[in-house]
Amino acid sequence: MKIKYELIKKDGKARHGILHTNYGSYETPIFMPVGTQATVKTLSPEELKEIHSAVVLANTYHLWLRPGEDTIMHAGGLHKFMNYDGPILTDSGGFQVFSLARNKKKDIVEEGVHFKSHIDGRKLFLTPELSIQIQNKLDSDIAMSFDECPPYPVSYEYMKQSVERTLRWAKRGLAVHQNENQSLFGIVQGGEFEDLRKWSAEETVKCNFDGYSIGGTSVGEDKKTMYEMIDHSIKYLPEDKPRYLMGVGDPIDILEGVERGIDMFDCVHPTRLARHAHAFTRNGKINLKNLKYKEDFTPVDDTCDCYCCKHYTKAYIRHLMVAEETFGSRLLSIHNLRFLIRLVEEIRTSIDEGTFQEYKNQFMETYKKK
RNA sequence: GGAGGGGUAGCGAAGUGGUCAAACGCGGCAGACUGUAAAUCUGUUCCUUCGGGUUCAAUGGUUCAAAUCCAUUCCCCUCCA
Repeated sequence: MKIKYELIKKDGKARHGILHTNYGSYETPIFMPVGTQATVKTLSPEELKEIHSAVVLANTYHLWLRPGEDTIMHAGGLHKFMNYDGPILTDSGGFQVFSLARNKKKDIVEEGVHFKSHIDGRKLFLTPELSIQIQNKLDSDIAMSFDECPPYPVSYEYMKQSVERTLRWAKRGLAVHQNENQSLFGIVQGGEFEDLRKWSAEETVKCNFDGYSIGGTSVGEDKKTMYEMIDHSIKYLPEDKPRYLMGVGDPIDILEGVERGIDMFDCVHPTRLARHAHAFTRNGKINLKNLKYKEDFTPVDDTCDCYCCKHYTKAYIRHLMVAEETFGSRLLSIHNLRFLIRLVEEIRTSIDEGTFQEYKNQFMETYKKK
């Protein structure tokens, strides 16, 4: 079946809803860990379950190159292949392809995008149709349209033709999309240009996708601009479909997103930070490699209920990170993901209670204190 | 006892008369990271009151100038006896 969004409570523009999927129903706002290569780096599916993670991302481009979509199809689909029985969302590969395309003018053509494999340098060509076909074979629950994610800033002229092409690509993807068990999301682009965001959103909505994402954010713009990009997009999106802010996963940005009506977030931030020895705490981000934690025998965040915080100290994790033991990365990945998942859990409660704004203000005050 | 090689910043290792406070790597200390080309990348790492001061095993010497040349001493390694 296709996913279904059920709105259960609003507080201002903030929404508490339920996402009904092939693999269970999950409350939104939701934070979705990223597992690019069919694994959330360093974590097992059991560990994901333990922190109440639900939807996980995988990446079309990476799995297309390795091991190949046919291999995953022969394995019985992504869920079976990676032993994950929760919902899986596949990103289209657009984000990767555009960072790999050397010459924007020459490599990005109407038909698709020319680029070179980051593994062996061979020439590849990805099209909207191919991206959708690969995602069909991967058998994810949610597929993403193949879009162009331009850097920041680009000229109005460039953004205009890019947005128009992204829309044509969305329609081409829709036309070849065949998997009845897979939902397909459209993506709103348009950079910081209000009229392009409006146009992109309205035209994308006309295609009647199963959900809508806001793309092209957190690509180097300042925070204020990013929030405006959301504002300029979201007001044209229908209430009865989920709204997904792609690639955003800073605690503050999640709060700002929810405040504007976003339901879904994904980000590499928590897991990458973890591998680089950083941890989210209620008092801001900390670097566990810092000397000051050498003999700090307290948990990373004493308000946290995760496995890492319940059993291990900063001093021990610092030791692991300094000694380059992978268990440190794993513990911090568990913690950082749980931190964001707990954040959205508390957000949902506050929406139910009509106190989202207070919750946000209070969280931000403590978080910024550091 | 004989022959040879070597001692350079916390460690390893370049440098063999001036452009050397001394490449590079590691280690140390910090910073960055937002649809994962990222368990990665960047900065910094003798002391300093930022004028300068003190370094290349030690001491003495040659020179306008020495980590670099000479003498002596101490230590390490290899081979032969």
